[in-house]
Amino acid sequence: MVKSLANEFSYKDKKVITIGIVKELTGLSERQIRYYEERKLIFPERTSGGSRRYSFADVEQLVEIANKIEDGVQTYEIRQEMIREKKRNDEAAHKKMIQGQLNARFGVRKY
Amino acid sequence: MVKSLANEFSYKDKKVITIGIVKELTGLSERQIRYYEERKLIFPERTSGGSRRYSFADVEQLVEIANKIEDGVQTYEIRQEMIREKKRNDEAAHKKMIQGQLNARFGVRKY
DNA sequence: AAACAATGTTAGGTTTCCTTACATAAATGT
DNA sequence: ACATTTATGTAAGGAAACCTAACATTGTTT
Repeated sequence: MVKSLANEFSYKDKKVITIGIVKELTGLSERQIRYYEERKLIFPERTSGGSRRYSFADVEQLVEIANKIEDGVQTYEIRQEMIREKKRNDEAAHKKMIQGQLNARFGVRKY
Repeated sequence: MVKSLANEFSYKDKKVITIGIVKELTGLSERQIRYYEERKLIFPERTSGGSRRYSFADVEQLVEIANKIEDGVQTYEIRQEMIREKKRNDEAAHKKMIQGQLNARFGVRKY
């Protein structure tokens, strides 16, 4: 229970989808998709030639963004939320790592 | 236990990957990828404009094909194997369906 | 009123993809 | 042995998909 992590990563996070497909999957216009990137809400990779490549996780993220915007939330707000959320995640991950190191040094007992 | 099927389908089988990315992921040439399609070993979808779109499952399939070909197996052979395998699967699925209908009519008891 | 946000549209240019055809070495069939 | 098939490369010409930059528009903040 730990090794499965590398596998989870595989499909959902691999950046393999073109903007045209993202457009189909989300119903957003290319303009919107690129604009949300400009506002730092989404971070596609690029091919050597400069074309954007998205992951399924990105697609889901885009749908969430679109919903918030429909609810009148501005991209700036959404960005702040994302930053706060990331911080929380990083802290949780950090805590877990420290815990792991302690376990490695002093062993664990599960009752 | 059954409804999860729709989800499993999501990432692995969705046809969203262009041939250029497939080439990167597999290390095969575009020529090879198209040839294996010509030999009916792989079945990408097409966009309205005619561009091929592959799934992650297709990518894995392509890697398997490439390995067999490296081992000297011909595309014709591989195709026969695939047909045999498909038949086995269909039969298993059919059997399961019949079983399900029987269960629906006469009920099931799990001891 | 001025500035900003969100989106559409247009233009010109690159990248990526498509099919068809010809070429070839190696394997297979007869 | 000779003909055919397999597997792959490569080239040409064209179409689809993508890119950036710029200008326009309609609301919303400030």
